[in-house]
Amino acid sequence: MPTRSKNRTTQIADVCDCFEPSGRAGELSEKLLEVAGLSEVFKVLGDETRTGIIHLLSHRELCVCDLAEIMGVSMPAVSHHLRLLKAHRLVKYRREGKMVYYSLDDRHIENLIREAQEHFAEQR
Amino acid sequence: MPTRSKNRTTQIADVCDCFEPSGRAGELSEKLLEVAGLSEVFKVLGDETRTGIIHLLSHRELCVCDLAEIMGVSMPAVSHHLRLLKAHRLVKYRREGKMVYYSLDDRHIENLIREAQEHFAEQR
DNA sequence: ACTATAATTAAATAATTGCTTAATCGTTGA
DNA sequence: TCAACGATTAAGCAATTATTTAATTATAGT
Repeated sequence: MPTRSKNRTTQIADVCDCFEPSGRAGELSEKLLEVAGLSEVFKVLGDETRTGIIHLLSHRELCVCDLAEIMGVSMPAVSHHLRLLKAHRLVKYRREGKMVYYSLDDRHIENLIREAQEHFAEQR
Repeated sequence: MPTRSKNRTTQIADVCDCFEPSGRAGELSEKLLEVAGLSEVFKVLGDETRTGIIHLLSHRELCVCDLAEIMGVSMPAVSHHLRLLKAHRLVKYRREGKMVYYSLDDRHIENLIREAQEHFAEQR
């Protein structure tokens, strides 16, 4: 997991006059806690290969080498992506002999992708 | 916009025996076209600062300097993020005097975030 | 016209991220 | 037990991305 550090070596720029920390804008700071860590999920999905893997697995389970072949990337590369997806509980696996079959582990993700697709389609 | 190139300098690794390009796995390749380019939306949301901005703007419109202050990053940094969000039609802006006020431009995004939040909450 | 402030843009740097090759692990079948 | 194959892990490299500082644009007020 990457470090959360923002590398804040310098001070934040001096700000405009319209901000009042104790006013309504100040309250908004607290709202940020609600989405803290949320971008992680999006970061995981923000890769063509991983989105592709998820989409493929929404149709049926597949072994690593099939995913590599279909996606057109090397097996270690797919394995890396799967490790990340696994760490975020997006996929699960099942070993059968030499092969390892992966499948979706989260129903929400399909909705998430459908929702994003709507936005994407509308944007063109 | 970054280049789509995957920098495929070498050949894809030799694959396992279980893949049949004309079989059912072969059909899956075509499904990939359905989600091509979709990860772009996720990539945009896959950043803590941008997710925060979107979340804040879902409550009310804010000017750049307020966003900078609340998010705790410099104004140019916020401006960069807003430019990206604007390019993807996620936010719109309105100038009032010296200030520029930003607000959400897409209803889908709120659903998207709520959906992702459900997944994230469930994961803990 | 000049100054101050908000915002944007540009250029450089620092940090992440994804891919490749090589090595290792786990299972199967001879 | 050894060889073969699928999968994973590790290390190094290349490319992308976010942030910073500095310069520029735009607007308001004097």
